[in-house]
Amino acid sequence: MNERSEIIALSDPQTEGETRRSADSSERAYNTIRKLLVEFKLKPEERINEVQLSRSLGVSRTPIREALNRLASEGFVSLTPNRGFFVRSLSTEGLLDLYELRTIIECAAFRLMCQRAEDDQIERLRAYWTAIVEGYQDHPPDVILAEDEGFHLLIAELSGNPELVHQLSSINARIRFIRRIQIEHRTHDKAQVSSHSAIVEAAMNRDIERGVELLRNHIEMTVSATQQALKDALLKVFAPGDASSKTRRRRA
Amino acid sequence: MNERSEIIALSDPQTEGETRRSADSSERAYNTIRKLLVEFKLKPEERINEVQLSRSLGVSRTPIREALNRLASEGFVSLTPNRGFFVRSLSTEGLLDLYELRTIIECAAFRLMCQRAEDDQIERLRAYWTAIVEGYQDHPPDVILAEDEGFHLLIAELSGNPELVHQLSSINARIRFIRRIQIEHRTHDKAQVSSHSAIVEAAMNRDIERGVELLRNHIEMTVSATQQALKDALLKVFAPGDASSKTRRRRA
DNA sequence: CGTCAAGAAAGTGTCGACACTATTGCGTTC
DNA sequence: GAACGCAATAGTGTCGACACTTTCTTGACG
Repeated sequence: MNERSEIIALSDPQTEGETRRSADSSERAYNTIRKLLVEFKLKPEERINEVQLSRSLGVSRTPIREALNRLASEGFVSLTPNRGFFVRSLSTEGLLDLYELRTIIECAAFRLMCQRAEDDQIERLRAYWTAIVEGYQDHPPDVILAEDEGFHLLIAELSGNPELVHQLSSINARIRFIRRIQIEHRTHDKAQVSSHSAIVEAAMNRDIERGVELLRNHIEMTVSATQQALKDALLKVFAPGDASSKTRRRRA
Repeated sequence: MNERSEIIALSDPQTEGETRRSADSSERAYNTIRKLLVEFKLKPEERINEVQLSRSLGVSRTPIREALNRLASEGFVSLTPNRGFFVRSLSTEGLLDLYELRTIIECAAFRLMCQRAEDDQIERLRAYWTAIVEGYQDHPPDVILAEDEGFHLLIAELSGNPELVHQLSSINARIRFIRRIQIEHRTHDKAQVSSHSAIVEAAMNRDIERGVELLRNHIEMTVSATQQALKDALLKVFAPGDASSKTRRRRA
């Protein structure tokens, strides 16, 4: 029984018993597949079988392919002509590059925010943070992650440049899987909290240099933990006993 | 005869008379449609008719849709559920945001290049520029544009971060249409040339601050010209007599 | 005359099928 | 027994068709 017969329900289960095709299964396929990627249900370097996926999700291959194309331009998967889609690899360098890009975007966003945002907008940032800071460390990992991303996204929004928001969202999605693992480790929660508070303070003082410095440290701090998290991720993904030789190929 | 019956040949015309479907028409559709967008054959805000396009390109709707999905995640077009794809609007703010993002990426790339690149890599940059500087101003606009993009992309490559290359490529593609118009105006060729030379020099001296400053000016210089270019673009696109009221909608 | 509604037309979203390509397994040859 | 090639299988790329949604047209009603 090689056929993986488990049915992965689409995020939004269709409430109707009728077969009538209703809404936008392409969008749902996108969300579902992205989740599979984030959660390592689809493993790095693995070839994605469209037919199998379409059976699992209960839709035809068309919406699957549309979703995969989107995911390809976002960097989640890659497309090799006539061979299909492959899950993005889980290389350390790739991740570090992504973190570096994130730092660049965030620092620039902070700078622009300080230069452009009105006081009441900065106040929104402060309010956002104080609203969640209380129970921050006690929240479940997913919530912490969402709150953290929300904080940084808000800075991007306050920069006044929607492109920055878009870029940051995209980057966040791609590093989310590893961040979640990091957060589960609970390595430096306290440092995170004080970082955020300090960033808010710098924003209120419009102190660009300090804010940029804080952000840089804030992100680089997590980068150091990424190395360890990656090892754990690899262990978690290629379960013990799973001879990963199938995916271990020569690399140019 | 409302049906626009002109056949737009795909970039790579099929040499065989036989109808047999050969290679990757999705990729070709992507390139062709992107060119149509860049050249304003498809006008801003316009709704894209998939059937019409597929007839023009001589392929079915499937590869058209795949191409459009890719173009959507790259920001060339937008997708409204059940209504289809629309050409990205030609708003000034949007373009300025993009230029701003470009400045951010490029300055960061320069910084990283100075910190990381070997001397012989910097030499490659110098060589690239000296190789093209001679006839630079006499080249046709498309060539100038390609050479300029190549120069900046090379800096991104030398930063050692492939993500920066990818981002910059994507940005370039999106602002290419307006840059081409700018270049056709031939406003400040000489300034461009000397900018590039100065940037190379700063790179060889590993003078980050100077290089960043040069880049910032270099790009912002073109931004000022963008305003004018945009007006021209609008005129060019919505030909005289074409009552553009159809596309002129209220904006929030 | 303008407004609105119902029907017609146009267009998108998804499907199943088929052509072509890559991969796997098997038999042949040395 | 190993390397090679060939057939069988699995999988992607594209197509034409159809269901559903939006948009346009037309005609009734105020």
